[in-house]
Amino acid sequence: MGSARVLEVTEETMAMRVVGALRDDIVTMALKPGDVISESDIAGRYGVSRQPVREAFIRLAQQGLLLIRPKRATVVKKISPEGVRQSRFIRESIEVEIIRRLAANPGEAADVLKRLIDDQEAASAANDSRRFHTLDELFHRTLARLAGVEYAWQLIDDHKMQLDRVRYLTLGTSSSRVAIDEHKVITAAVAAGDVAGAEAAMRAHLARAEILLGQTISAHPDYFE
Amino acid sequence: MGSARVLEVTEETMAMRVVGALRDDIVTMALKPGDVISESDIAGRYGVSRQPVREAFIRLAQQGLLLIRPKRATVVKKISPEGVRQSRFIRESIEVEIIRRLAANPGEAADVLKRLIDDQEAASAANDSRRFHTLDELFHRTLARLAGVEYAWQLIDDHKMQLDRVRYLTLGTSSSRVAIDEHKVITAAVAAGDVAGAEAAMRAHLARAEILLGQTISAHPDYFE
DNA sequence: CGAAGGCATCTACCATACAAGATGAAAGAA
DNA sequence: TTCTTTCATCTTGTATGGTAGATGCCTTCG
Repeated sequence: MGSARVLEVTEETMAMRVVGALRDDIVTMALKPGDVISESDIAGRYGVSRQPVREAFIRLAQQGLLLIRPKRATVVKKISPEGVRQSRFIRESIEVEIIRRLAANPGEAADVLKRLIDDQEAASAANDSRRFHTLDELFHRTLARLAGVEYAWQLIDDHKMQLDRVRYLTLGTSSSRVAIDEHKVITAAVAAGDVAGAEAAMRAHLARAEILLGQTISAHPDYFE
Repeated sequence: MGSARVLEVTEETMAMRVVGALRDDIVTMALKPGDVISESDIAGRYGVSRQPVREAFIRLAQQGLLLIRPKRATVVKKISPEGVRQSRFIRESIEVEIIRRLAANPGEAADVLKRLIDDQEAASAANDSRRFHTLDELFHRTLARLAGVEYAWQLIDDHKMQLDRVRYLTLGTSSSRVAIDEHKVITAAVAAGDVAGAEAAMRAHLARAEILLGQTISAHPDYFE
């Protein structure tokens, strides 16, 4: 085990490391929306030259986390309420389609999902919200895998960073109890092959988060456009 | 007119120009899947240094058109049948959701769409397949705009490049006549507020292209994984 | 006192040089 | 002949210097 290399492990480059570090800083709000950063600044902070930092900026800009203003500055993008809305639209579109296909052709899906829900129960009982968040994400990613469209989840994942920043601002308000119950409803509908029911349950599940955005904007107006 | 600048027109940088040129070359198969390119090579071809080319490579790699193998080479990514399948899944998911919302709340959508179809008829009558392709794309983008999720279309657009390469290989087989009729059915369902009908029509419209993939792979096995 | 222009000082952009891994052909040994 | 090893020559990755444009302070002039 350990670092056993099999087949073309494109070993991590410095630029990739910087990408990961910056993305974490942005999603966890260590770098706040509106913060101005510069290549030299970050380069000095990580002890590398400007070149890999620049490349990291390009990657993050393409992911919508940074805004490069040529010859002016590079800033952490403020959260766009409209962008959040449409990211949710994209996510809902894809996840609804996933759950429909899954319910139409359940196979052994329900068994796998039930096991995941057991883990969620455990994490919730232990008040381990960090772990619950991971398991919640795993649940949705597993849905995609079971439907044979794991790649589609990667897409959601990319755009979910926008949503994650909002989620981070509302941390602590996550009611894992409700989420687990909704996961159960979804799973039951899939097991029963109830396409319409599964779709409705998934929409309800995703809709629950909608409410918080307005409050979050009020609480942190500077972070939004 | 001309180059009248209004409000923060981030003027085109050299790297961006290279991105556009390379993307066109790839989508139009001037650069074929599997072709090996190098930073120096492209740099010389465009009369710039390696730096902007390198940045263009990074952007295109992130869009799934190039594969950068560190210290080895950079190649034009072969078309992944599985990737095509999932890109279609993503597109269908989003477009179906768009058409549902649109049918549920038609407004003046139908009028706008009918005008676009008239243009398509004209292009088809003139056998201008280039223009028809543009109008076909405009039709779908307009659906997104009318549903208030134009940003979601940009997402489809990014992933559509994979599909566009396949489409380019099957050029000439496009039966604009059928496509226009399908557009009419979709529009009619939207106008009537027939959600289920609009969804079915959209699925049928998108499904029509599915058939060609197998033949295309057989015709150009080298271009696919 | 107020406004306009100069100018130091930022920024990202681009070019160039060097470093280090990967590759393949050629040379040499079995 | 066949396998091994070396090495010239590719590649991308990183570092650094110079350039042009944007910004804001500060001087200067009305």
